[in-house]
Amino acid sequence: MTVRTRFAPSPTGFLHIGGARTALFSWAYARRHGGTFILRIEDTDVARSTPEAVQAIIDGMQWLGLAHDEGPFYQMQRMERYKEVIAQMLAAGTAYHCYTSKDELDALRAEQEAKKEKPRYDGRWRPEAGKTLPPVPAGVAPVVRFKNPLDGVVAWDDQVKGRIEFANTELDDFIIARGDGTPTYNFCVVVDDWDMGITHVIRGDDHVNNTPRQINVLSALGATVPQYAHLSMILGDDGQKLSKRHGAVSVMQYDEDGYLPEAVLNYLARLGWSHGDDEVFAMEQFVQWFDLDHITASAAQFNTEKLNWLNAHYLKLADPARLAGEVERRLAAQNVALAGGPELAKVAALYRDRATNLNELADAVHPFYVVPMPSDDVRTQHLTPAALTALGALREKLATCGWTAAELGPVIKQTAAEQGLKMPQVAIPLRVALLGLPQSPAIDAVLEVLGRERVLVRLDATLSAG
RNA sequence: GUCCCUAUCGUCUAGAGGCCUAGGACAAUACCCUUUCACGGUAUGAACCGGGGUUCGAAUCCCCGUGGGGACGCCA
Repeated sequence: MTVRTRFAPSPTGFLHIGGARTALFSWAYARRHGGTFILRIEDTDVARSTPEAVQAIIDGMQWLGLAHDEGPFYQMQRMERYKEVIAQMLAAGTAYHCYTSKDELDALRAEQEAKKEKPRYDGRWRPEAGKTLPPVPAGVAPVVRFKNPLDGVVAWDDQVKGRIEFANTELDDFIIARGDGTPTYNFCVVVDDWDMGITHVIRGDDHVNNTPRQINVLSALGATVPQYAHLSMILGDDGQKLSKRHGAVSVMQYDEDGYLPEAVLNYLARLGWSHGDDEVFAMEQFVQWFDLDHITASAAQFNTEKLNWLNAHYLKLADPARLAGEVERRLAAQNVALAGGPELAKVAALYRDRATNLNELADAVHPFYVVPMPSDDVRTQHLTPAALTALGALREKLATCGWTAAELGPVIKQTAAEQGLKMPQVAIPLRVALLGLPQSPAIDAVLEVLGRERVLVRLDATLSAG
């Protein structure tokens, strides 16, 4: 059996972190088994679905590198098929028309709630042998209800949560088509999963309660019931449920915040799934390891600090040329021109071990391209008369010495010794003079990358100002 | 209210009856490295929700509580 999985978001907003993880696991499972990963857009909620949201979901998946093999399929384009199946079920007697109005339903629900009962349809229009149905009211467009079994249990072996059983008495005859003939969610999902030959349904555990209904419909249609794996939800950093109002952000926001997709992917993979003590792994490795057995059944809290750590890790590994591209994008947004400055990839390489994200990297690199203005505090603290004297002496040597870090280090050390100063007493003022900050990577490496010409210009400016 | 799911360090997790004196990672703390700040390295502290069973033996199995989450729509 070839594995076929699907990711089926409804396009009512961006792709958030929970959806991304669901997509990742579905994708990984298909890849792991040489199967097919399908993207299906569940857009039957016409009022809330938008093309922008569809695009946002596709963009998010693309950024993460989760490519689908089939689709995207749109449910709105499959209406004829759903109606066809409904007609078949009506004919077969596994579904029936119900003329109960919304008002009557509301009244029924209120009555049941008053009696502290679980609200459910009472089956008044359900045809049974020997039962007389109420007279059909004029002018009412009936809904179609599924004829759910009255007794027995629906059970499945959830690949994450283990065996789950529901008594059919807990389920009522749910609506599969509205008064206007449009099919409802639980029905569309069933027909789609069936038609698309989905073998493994990997989705959020908010769907656990839908599963017995879907299984019953599948059975009524004579369809094979797929395997189900219900993933628990991801909680926010504060332990609270993620919602549009609270904490849920688009995966694209992570791009904007300077995260690398491989870091987000690695983090997400490890959130709710484990492979022994392994923490850091590439997607290739993940796909080889991924299975449904090691998915955690309970909800997981998002931890930005761990994501940050992973991001810093992948930043250290990243190709400087790639980092240069990312940083350039960010500097351009701040109208920082790179022309006339040192080679960006080299500067990025100097700083990639020290940054947590690409925005920090961009900030760190910034003074290499825009002559910095140290604050008065920094100036008075570090550019003391003694320091300026030393910088003056150093400037003369820098005009002529060799220009590699290996050569520059000794020059600075020697100057410090000649001035009767310790290394930091020269190196720090030099940092301030060149970059406007008392901290930087190894000063000799900074000099090498900045280049003799720019170093001398900046030193002269500092010396004449001081 | 009813039904369903769930419960190991602050957080993510390992753990499938003896390998558990409960392991790893992030975070925290300390120290080391160092030319500053980082990075890095080393070390330390930190958990089996409670109560009953089952068993020679339970973090692991069962039951009952409690906490957390979800569902009960002509939403998806």
